[in-house]
Amino acid sequence: MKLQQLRYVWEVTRHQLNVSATAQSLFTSQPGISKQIRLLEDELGVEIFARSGKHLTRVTPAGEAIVELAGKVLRTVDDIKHVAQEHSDERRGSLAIATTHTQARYVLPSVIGEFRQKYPDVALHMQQGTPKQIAQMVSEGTADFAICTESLELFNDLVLLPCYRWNRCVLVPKGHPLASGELTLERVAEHPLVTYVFGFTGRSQLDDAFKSRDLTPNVVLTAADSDVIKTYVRLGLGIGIVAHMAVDPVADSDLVAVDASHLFESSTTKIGIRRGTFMRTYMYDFVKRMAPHLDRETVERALAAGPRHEAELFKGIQLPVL
Amino acid sequence: MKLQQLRYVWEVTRHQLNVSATAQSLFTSQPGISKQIRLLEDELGVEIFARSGKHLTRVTPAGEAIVELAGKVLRTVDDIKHVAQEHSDERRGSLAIATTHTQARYVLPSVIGEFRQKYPDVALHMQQGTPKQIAQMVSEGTADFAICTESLELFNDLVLLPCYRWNRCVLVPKGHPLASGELTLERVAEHPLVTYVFGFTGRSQLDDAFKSRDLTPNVVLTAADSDVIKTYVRLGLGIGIVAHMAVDPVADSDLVAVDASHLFESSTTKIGIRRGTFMRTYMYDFVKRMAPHLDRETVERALAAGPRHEAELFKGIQLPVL
DNA sequence: GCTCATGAAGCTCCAACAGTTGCGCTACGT
DNA sequence: ACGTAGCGCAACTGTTGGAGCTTCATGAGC
Repeated sequence: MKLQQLRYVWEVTRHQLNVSATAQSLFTSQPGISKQIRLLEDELGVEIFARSGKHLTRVTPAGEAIVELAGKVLRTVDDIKHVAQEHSDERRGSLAIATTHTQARYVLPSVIGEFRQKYPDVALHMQQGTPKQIAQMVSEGTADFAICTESLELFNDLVLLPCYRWNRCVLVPKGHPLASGELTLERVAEHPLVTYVFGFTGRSQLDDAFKSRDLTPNVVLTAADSDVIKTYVRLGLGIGIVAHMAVDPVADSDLVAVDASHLFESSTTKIGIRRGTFMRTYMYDFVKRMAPHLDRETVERALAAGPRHEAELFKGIQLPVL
Repeated sequence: MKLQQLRYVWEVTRHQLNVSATAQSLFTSQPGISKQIRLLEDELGVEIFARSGKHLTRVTPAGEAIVELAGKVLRTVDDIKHVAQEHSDERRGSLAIATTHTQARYVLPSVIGEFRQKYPDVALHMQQGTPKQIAQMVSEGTADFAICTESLELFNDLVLLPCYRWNRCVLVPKGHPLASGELTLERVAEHPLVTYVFGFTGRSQLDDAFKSRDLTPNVVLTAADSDVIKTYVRLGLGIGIVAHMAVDPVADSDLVAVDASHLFESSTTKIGIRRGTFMRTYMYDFVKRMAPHLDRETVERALAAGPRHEAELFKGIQLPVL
């Protein structure tokens, strides 16, 4: 058994069983991969992939387990590399952050700014995606941190570190009736809404609030990012409901943001990290800059905790509210 | 990075940094190992071993972490092999049991007898050792099961499955004053004792009992195994205190066994398994034969639980008493 | 302080093998 | 029926892991 073989098996499954595509992405030839996979199957005495004729059609039950374990091996190998780099060059390395638009655009810039200053030799990679994609990336080892509000709970192998809570506000053009007077759910529900698509940036809390009052909001447009929402609010399509931190006092001075924290349950943004991975020093530092209460010791304890048990660590902690 | 390199690094540390000895045990040449380790160090950019001249003297701090992760990789690779074998040939494989004399001699024979009958193609390996050695073996992946009463708690990466409780009895020659009348700690303490060495077969419970009554027993001989203890009881060296299950009604009919369960706290024998390892079907079967309450589902839950959390699973369970 | 035993590293050679290229074959969509 | 995407096969090649021998460093014994 060779690491290369495990890598091939893992990558092929990640490329929908397309060997040629996998070969391209790994800068090697298709027969090489096929051969190695065959060799591995011969050595193990099990088919990892089921074939119909010359095509890989699906992963066998044995293959499922093997692929998963192969992933574990590859991630551990990555850990070894990280450990080595940590000891050879404390300040050099790379950090892959997977996050949503809202975080990338409104929250992370300041953190990343400071971080870059302190660690100029750490290569930063930022990937955007839906919360589910983000969580998947970290779970697979493609990214180090998943930073978002939703869906992280779905992945058992992620440790969730709560960073801060945030509330929503209603965004209206100047002179809009909602710009003054007391804001109630009922009044909000009277207007056409522009807000996040489901599965994004705490959308579920929003739906829950209306539902609990038996109101059906008139959502005319949903978007995955706050800037798009603002654009359509400006066009007069409806009123926007966005995260509080997504409102820029200067750039958005043509709009009025009305605090809606009393209408909707606050949401919590978390960092998701794969359980058991080795963390570089600068990674701890990054987390600490995101949320001061997440010091190295706390994070280490959370990473070492069993599935779901890290939640207990944060029971008593008062999160900052943005 | 190659699996071979990780294997070499791991094995060299397990051979007290003696490369030549490692080479012999792996049936390869010393330069080959040296070369591969060098290559790995070059690739990682870190020294794994500190050298003075041409001798490996110790493991560097970076090396410590790398060796540990290498071990993790190798164990996962073993898991892959196990998974493959499970799917290719359900009934063939191997099972390595590390245990103490008392278990091997008095408890396991019946279990292993049945097991062999059902799985004739599973190669059984039994290794004896002190509880600490036993636990270490399983922790390192040299053995699958650690079966004993003490020391297993010391290893965080072992899941402990309680099998049964057992009590002690006092073993005396026929006609000995203790053979009749009520048995009390005070009376026991009046006689010279022959029992287990410290760290073996629940020796600590024994000491605790005397201590709590402010008695100092006169231990004249300690042994790691019950048969040795019996031999010296027969010689008249003193009275024996042994595990109840270590008394054979037929073979030991020349001695009198007086139940001492009211004098000493009962002990619990456990199976220790490395957390997160893949278990073959026959392994679950073996565990179930050892302790009927440990069915597959329970064991799976325990294996998946976080460090120390598996204990909760067994809180309410009434263990059989031997 | 000299000698010898132990054990690691350097070097060269060879065999095994991973990967490449070119070609043929199969499955599937139109 | 035909074209294309995608896999397997075979011959070839460059690389490399390991064997064997030599050299060098260390430490114990006298």
